[in-house]
Formats: sequence, structure tokens, C-alpha cells
Amino acid sequence: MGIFEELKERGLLAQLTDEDLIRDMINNGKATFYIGFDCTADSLTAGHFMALTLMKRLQMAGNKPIALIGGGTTMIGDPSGRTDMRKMLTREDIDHNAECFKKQMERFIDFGEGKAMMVNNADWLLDLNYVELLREVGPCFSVNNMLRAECYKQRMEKGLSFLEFNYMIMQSYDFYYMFQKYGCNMEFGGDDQWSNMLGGTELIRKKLGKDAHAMTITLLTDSQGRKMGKTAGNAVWLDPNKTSPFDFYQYWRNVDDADVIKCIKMLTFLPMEEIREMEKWEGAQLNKAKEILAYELTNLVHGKEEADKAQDSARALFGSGNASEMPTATLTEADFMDGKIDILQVLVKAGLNQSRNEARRAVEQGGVVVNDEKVTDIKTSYDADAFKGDGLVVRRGKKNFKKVVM
RNA sequence: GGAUGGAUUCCCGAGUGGCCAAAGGGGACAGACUGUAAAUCUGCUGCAAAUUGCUUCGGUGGUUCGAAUCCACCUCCAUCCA
Repeated sequence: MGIFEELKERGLLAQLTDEDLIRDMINNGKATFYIGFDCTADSLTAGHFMALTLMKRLQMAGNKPIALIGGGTTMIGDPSGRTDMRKMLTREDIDHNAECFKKQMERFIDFGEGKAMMVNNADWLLDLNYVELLREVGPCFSVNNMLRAECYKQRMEKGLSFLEFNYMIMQSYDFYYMFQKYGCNMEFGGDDQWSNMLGGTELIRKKLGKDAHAMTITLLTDSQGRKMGKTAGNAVWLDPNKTSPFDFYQYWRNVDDADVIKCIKMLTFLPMEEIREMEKWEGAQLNKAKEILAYELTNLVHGKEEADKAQDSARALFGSGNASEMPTATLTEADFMDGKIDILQVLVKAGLNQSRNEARRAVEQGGVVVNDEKVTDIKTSYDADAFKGDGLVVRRGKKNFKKVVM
């Protein structure tokens, strides 16, 4: 089975420009492909993770990946899949974000000599001359066609600025540029990128008379059709300082029954034979699959040690036994008033609640447990001594734990 | 440039002088039931020194005992005309 067949079985492939050609290319390691990453934040997210695994899979099959950091395109902002305009980022922010991306990718993809490349489109986009660019690529784009593209259609109602409208042209130019400079003959991207990607292949065909290919990855959505990799509107980050390995583990441990197998297929490197077995599981047995999914992904992103710790903690907290490892919050002298701190303050300081009002509600509704004892009085307070040594295990709701120490 | 409509809390959206921290829905959160799942039911959803006080309805000023609501100017957005 070639890599193409494997990708297909894992459900990763969405749209392709030419199935037979692409199969031949990637199965025989003839592809030099790129995936673009817009650096809108200072860490990659679980959403980018699938693209990273895809790069890795293709790299293992002998193809050469180019990770394109969108230092230039981020200046424009991609309107695809958005109902409103993105916040404009400054050049400094973008450069900083690009640096962060780079570090995170390096631990995942082998950027050794000739194996993979990382480039930043700021290097060629920022110095473009407007009139020259218009004359060079402008005639190759039909506004009529662009407006028909799905990514712009959605925005016709809410409004689309000229700035964003140009995003497709910038992305197409990237492909055109790298095709010539690096022999990049294929572009990968999320399914929402399809129209932008076709813009690139068209441009190459019109300008150079050559064929380039594009292929999209199925977006990872849950059974309700929502994009995965977000909790309450917040992204699940790959940076351990933004999303702790424990929380990362828990995110995947908590996916819907309906989504586990799909996630295992698309995101892990477990062999398909094993996955086919798991597909037969049902009911409570799926909990086992969720554990595997969470462990595998935490292992890939944070390493074996962190994955073990996360798994042990989770098992201890939700089963029985002592949780030696769990997210910890540290109090300081300043948090105490006359040597005491009340439960609401503890919840807020531990980051379990945003405000004292929220904490108050949690207590009143019976959702707060300290060292296995339910707290019913919002006036409950603790001495500093209580946090010395092992500290207190504070729980808000069923799944939020913090060990609070001094 | 002109005409019209609009901006309300996390999102959608009601409210057109006091009864408004602001209906209703969604989401989020908590409880029950479960398998750390889904569905369902219940509660809850600005902040705080908490039977009270403070801040919030695009922005700034004004009218009024009292403004999300009325007036002026400004900003942004949509639709139609150029």
C-alpha cells in the first residue's frame, strides 16, 4: 500500500486536481509540496497539527515538504471561512509569531539538509512592486471567477475589503514563486483553501504553461460539523505554556464517541491494521480508544514523559489512586488576608474561575470539591498552613483540577 | 460623493424615557443521569467589600429629577444610486 492509499484510507484527502497523477507523484516520492501557515498567533494549534502530521507522513514516503510561514500573507489576512475581517497584525507581531512557529515545527519535521525546507513568504511578497505585480499576474485572474469562489461568496453579505480580496492573489503568487524557485510542484492545505490553491495552479499554467497540483485535507470537524481543536472558542495550543500537556491530553480524552476513530485515523501514526480493530469497538469500550488517542497525540506533541504523566494523572483523578502529577497553582503571601484565604479567592487564583462571582456560583451549585470534600459555604476559608507540603486538591466541576500549593 | 438602514452583554436578537444588569434563543458553566461520551432534565450566565454598591447597550458631548431609548457631532458597517 502506498502513501496515497494510506492517506485515503485515513480519510485525509478531500479534493485533488488530478488523482492519478498525484498518486503517482507521492507514492514515488516525486513531490515537492508546500503547506502554508498563517502566523496569526504565537503558537501552532491542534488545528495545524493535522497539517504537520501530513507533512511528516509524506516526508516519510520520500517526498520533500516545504513549510511556508506566512509572514507576508498574514499581513493581508485570509478571508476564507471567516465571516468578519481579521484583526490587523503588526509586522513585529507577525515576525515574532513566525519565529515561534518555526521552533514548534522543528521538533516535528526533519529539516535536515535536502529533507525539508522552511521559507517565509515575507521574503518575496513584501518587496513586490504594485504596478509590476499587477502587470505580471493581474491579467491571469478573472474577477468574475474569483467572486464565484466559495471563500468570497460567504463574505458577499457581510462585506469583503479589497485587502482581503487580494489574499488569493498573494497565495497564488507564493505557489508560482516557489514552483520556479524550489521546484515546488504541489500544494496542500485545508479544504477551505481549495479556491486559493486553484488560483495558484491556474497562475502557473497560464504564466508558465506547466502543470502544478493541489490537494486538500479534510477539515477535522466533530460529529456536529464544528471545527475541532477548540474549547469554548479558545484554541488548543501546541505550546505547553498555553495549553498544558494535561489539558491537551484531556481535550482528546473527551472527544465524542462518534469522533474518536476518525481522530485516531487522521491524527495518529498507528498502523491501519490496529485502527481497523478499534473500529469494531463500541459503547464504553470506546473509552479505551479515547485513552489511546489522547496518549498518542500527547506523546507526539509533548513527548513520552509528558504523555505518561498526563495519563497517570488523568487515571488517578477520574479513577482511584493518588494523582502525583496534575496542573499546579502556587499561592503567594500576598494572596492571604490576615493569614487566611477564602474559597472564592482560591478558585480564582488557581485559575479555575475567572471571577469571584463565577467562583461563587460554582460553590453555590455544588460544583466545588477540596480534597474530596464538597464545599458548600462560600465563606469557607483556609489557613496558609493548609497549602504547605502537598497542598490542597481543588476541583471545580467534574473535570477541572488544580493542586494548590504555597 | 448622494439616499436609506444599522451598531445592544460571548454570539444571534428584543427593548424606542423610569418597572433595565437589560426579554427570548444559542453557546459556556454547574447539578442529576452516565462511560471523563452523546441525548435529556434542572439551575446558572457583567463586576465587587454583596438584602447593597459600581460599570455596561459603537464614540464624544448635550437635554432631563432620570437615557440603551431623545438631540448634536463623530466613527464603523450594509443596501441602492454614482
